[in-house]
Amino acid sequence: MTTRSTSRPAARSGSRPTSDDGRAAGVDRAAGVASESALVTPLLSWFAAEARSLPWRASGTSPWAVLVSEVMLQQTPVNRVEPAYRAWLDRWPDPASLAGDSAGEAVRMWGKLGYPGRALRLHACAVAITDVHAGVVPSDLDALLALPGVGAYTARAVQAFAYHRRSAVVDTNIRRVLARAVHGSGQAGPPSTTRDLTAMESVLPASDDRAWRFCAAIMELGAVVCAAAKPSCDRCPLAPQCAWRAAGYPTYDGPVARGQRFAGTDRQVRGRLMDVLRAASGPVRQEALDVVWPDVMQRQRAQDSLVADGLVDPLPDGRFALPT
DNA sequence: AACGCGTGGGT
DNA sequence: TACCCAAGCGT
Repeated sequence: MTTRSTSRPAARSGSRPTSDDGRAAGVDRAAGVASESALVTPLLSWFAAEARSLPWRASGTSPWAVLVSEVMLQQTPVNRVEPAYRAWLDRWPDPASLAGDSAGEAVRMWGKLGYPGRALRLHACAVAITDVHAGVVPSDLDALLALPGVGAYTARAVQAFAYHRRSAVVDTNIRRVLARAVHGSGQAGPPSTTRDLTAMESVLPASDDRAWRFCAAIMELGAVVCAAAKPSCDRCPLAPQCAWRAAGYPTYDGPVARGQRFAGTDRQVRGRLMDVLRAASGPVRQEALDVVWPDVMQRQRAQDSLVADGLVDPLPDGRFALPT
């Protein structure tokens, strides 16, 4: 744990995060500098003691490995990502090695993580990083955002977790924790990148070191303590500061997001088609795809969309394969 | 802004 | 059973 670069005399105990005086965020009138949010120190202490030891958190994890983990974690649970992450990096330890293989191999290796388009984009990332960035994952925000499949969350996650830079990471966990602890609402409202970044920025510590750890810590809290359905407030390090708790845990009264169905959708059909292609060692015939879904029109629509997405290659001989 | 995009475990 | 959910992105 490094120290902050303020002029304030350091009052430290061991390697613990700086012990602040617990006042709410605001402006220190005497010094004229912004004070730190009261959430920070308890959260950093809790994270230092309680963080799960996930493979992408090991010291020495490369920026490329962090990027791989972040893309895999886009909408896929941690426990399913872990083995896939190890296998992927075992095979492609750097962008150049992945770029030297085919996109189809990336899709096959992706297996059943879901949303196979991510595999395609991660492969395209490897190509871009190899060709445009000399094999080095960029740390510049705009350069990261220009990479395929890298959006507002992933770009900042790479800055924070790969390069240990101060960056306002916002994911669904962080949105929920801020909604509760800061705004006293049971759940976050509809996502808005601008609003969400502003909210996170207002509690983000000033130094690179405390900032990136804070991002990791608040995300971890949302994942394991401040859970969406059943928060474990009895073991929450932010309970004393939590606005939601202080307000008596009011129930959410905002608009309810409409959950998306899955059974019977094109997505399900696409999943079955991709399953056939992943399992096959080479190109497959149309008949092998026909059997996955009885509705011919819907099956054809799903197949066409996979071709349009670049996930399936129609061959001149009429067969179909993963992309080259 | 709202929707399409996989998968499998939990309730 | 039929939902809900899990470190988003692209359009």
